[in-house]
Amino acid sequence: MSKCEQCIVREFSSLKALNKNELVQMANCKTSKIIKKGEAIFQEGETINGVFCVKDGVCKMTKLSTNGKDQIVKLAKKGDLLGQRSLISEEPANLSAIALEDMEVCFIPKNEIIGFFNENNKFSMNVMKTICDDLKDADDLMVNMAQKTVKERLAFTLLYLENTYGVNEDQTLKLQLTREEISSIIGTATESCIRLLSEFNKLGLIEIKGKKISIKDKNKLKKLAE
Amino acid sequence: MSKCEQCIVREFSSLKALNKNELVQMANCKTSKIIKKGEAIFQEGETINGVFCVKDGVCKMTKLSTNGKDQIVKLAKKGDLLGQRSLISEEPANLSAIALEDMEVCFIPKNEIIGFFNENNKFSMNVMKTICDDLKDADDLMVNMAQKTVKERLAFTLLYLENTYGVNEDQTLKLQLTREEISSIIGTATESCIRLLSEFNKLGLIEIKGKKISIKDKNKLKKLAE
DNA sequence: AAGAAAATATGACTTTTATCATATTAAAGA
DNA sequence: TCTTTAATATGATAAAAGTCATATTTTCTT
Repeated sequence: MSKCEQCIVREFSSLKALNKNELVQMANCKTSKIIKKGEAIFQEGETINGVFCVKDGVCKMTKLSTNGKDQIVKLAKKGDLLGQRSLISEEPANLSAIALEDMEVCFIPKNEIIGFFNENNKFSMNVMKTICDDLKDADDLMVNMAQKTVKERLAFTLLYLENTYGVNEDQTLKLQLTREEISSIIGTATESCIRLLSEFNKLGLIEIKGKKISIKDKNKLKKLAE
Repeated sequence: MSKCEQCIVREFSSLKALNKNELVQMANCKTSKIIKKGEAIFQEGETINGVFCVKDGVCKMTKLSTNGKDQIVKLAKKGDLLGQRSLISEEPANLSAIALEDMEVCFIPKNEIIGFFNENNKFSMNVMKTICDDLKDADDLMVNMAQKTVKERLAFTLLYLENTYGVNEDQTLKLQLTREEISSIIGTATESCIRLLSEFNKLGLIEIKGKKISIKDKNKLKKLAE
């Protein structure tokens, strides 16, 4: 059993507010889990009874629409806690969490978290702040979905992916998504997304080498994203 | 100065967790305000330094998109607290709050609310829960925006308006919105919204008497909303 | 390495939605 | 009440985006 006290990832999350005792206590009841690419950490509708802390890897948080298509609502990475909302609302998960890469996550049971809530004001304030951030992001994305064109949303998303997950040595986006996944972020048909990527490629805004995408003209892309 | 203790509206909000002492204390520092239809309670980008409690009337929470159009992100009514997210995140308002009817709101200063946060666990838990509800709503709406057609969103919105704000004796929706406002909820051009309303009218799903709209066939509308 | 399966790409076409123009109706101010 | 302004309505057209079909390429499996 690895010690939470020595876990660096914790420092990136709300859990950084916990003191030594609390960390030792947490280490005793948390479980560590390896999730392979494509596997679910949890599914929409499941009762999760705890919180997952992402130690490594990236996952997508998706919701199935009535039209049968999945929408990616958010991407989560190292340091993010998953399932906080469900825990506080005492409701089943509203979103599914699916690994986009091999992942390492820790599960902390509900009771444990609730305990920290009551005893550690700093911690509950941290959680509240991240949920508030999520709410702001969700509101902003909603406006984008409602008011922007697919082209604008694609440009925006490419810039977001570069900013958030960085690039490899060859300048290609570190987080490799399939065209279908990109479509699922911007809310469009896969073919439309592919077509626009080709267009961006021809315009010299990006470069496509198979699945790898690199941003060639950030400024023009920013203008396109408005 | 009216007493918060006797305010029934408080009972509909997170503030119901406050005890007698806290209510008396709040009454002493809160201010009451009348907001006329069309006026702003606050604007996107403003630092609000407190929370507004809606005593009466309905307002829209909007965000200006880069295309110059306002998107209605949420409607707020009696009992809702506005500005909670900004207060917790210590950020300017992300949304504007504009009265759709004449309103009565109370303003409770930041320090006061922060005090309750630290002293009254039930209250902060209530606030957290409403923010979590908002987050769930926002995520769900985002998926609707991304995946549903304008027609589906319009049907959905009409049903939502009936469910949430009820109907008059003549069965017309109590909350009277302009076509532009409805468009701003579903994220479409006003003309498209008007056209679809006409279509729904011709199909006998709704009845339009000038600005007044009544739902005639809820089941068919539900099917359209999927 | 070969074959199968999945992902990407592109053409042809349809549907949806936006835009612009212009009536018509309703609401508000003088 | 009249006039002016704003809101609603509808046609014509263009642009955006979706769908279906079908290559082509990449990836995975054995």
